[in-house]
Amino acid sequence: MKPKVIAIVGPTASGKTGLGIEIAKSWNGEVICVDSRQVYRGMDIGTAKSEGIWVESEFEKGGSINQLFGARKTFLVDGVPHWGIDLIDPNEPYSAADFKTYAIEKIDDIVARGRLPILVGGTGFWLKTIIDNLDLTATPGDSALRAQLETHTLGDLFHEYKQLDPEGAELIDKKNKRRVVRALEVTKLTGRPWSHFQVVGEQMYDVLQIGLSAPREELVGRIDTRVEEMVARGLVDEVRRLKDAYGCECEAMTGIGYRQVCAFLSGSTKLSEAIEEVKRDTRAYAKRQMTWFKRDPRIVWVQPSDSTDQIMETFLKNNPTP
RNA sequence: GGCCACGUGGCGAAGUGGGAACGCAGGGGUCUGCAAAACCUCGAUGAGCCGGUUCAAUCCCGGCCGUGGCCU
Repeated sequence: MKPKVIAIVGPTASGKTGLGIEIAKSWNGEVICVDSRQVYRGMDIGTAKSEGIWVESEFEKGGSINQLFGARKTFLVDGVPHWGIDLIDPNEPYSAADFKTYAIEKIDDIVARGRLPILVGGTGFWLKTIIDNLDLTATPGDSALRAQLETHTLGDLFHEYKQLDPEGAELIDKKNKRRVVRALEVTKLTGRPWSHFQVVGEQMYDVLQIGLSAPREELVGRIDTRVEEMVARGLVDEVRRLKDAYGCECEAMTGIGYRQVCAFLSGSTKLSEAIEEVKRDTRAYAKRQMTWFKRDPRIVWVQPSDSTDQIMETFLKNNPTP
């Protein structure tokens, strides 16, 4: 029997974090944040990371499993353990595959301790690697090869790729250079066409997905409020600190909030404009997230105004064996 | 009151006598190692209003309305 796992998904600012904590409390759970930006240390305000405290892990003394994964500390938010946060520094590379490995270990660890893993996050692709057990670990990236490929034009790259993997050439987003480069990279590195890797693995967990959405107007209001709060809590100082330490060029700094404030700090925009841009880009991001989640029929949708009890009721109705 | 300029999709903004660039916002979408990323796609049958010239006007002419500026 597969372990039960709950996943709370939805657009940014829909209230996933709060719901995750509530469910964790009543269901003896622990939260794993599935968020491609909260993995960075020092990026707290701009990623809307929950406020909590690091404590010596209460699990350490008992389980060797924690020593194995180096989990010496636990991040507690309102008493609920949170994982998936502060995994790397902003200048370190990290991928969906890295996170999948981490998350699986973490889920198994939580299950082994008899608790319920609750995946909370808006990074749909990362969630998908876990829920659908995508096999991308077999083909690590090769930055040198990638850099070399990127010097060619999209047209040339696609042409070459089509020769090597005609099947994949039909599937791929042929106008997206990043995708074509990766497909070519996989194909060249493994000697196996990229298209052959496009399979959904066997499900590892019995995942119950709760989608949290809100009417557009409401979501826009929540986003605006949240951005204002970030500024009030010191977003500019946070970005300044990161800029001094890592510059504005690294991947981590391309995130919403960071890139716009970087522009302000380097003098190319006014703060008020930067803030408006953060709001605007967050709206666009939320829309993309909805596009992603909408097409997964397994998600049970609820509203932020629904009570946890109502949500769990909906939930149990759809999943008779919690 | 007189003179001048302008009046193009939600906003900004080009251009042309032959049937309206582009940017932003907005909508829709893609997604198997950068995913808060990257990428694709859709919006004015209509150019303040009314006449006129012309085979043909958003673009030329006149009037009106509106906006801004200048002048007395």
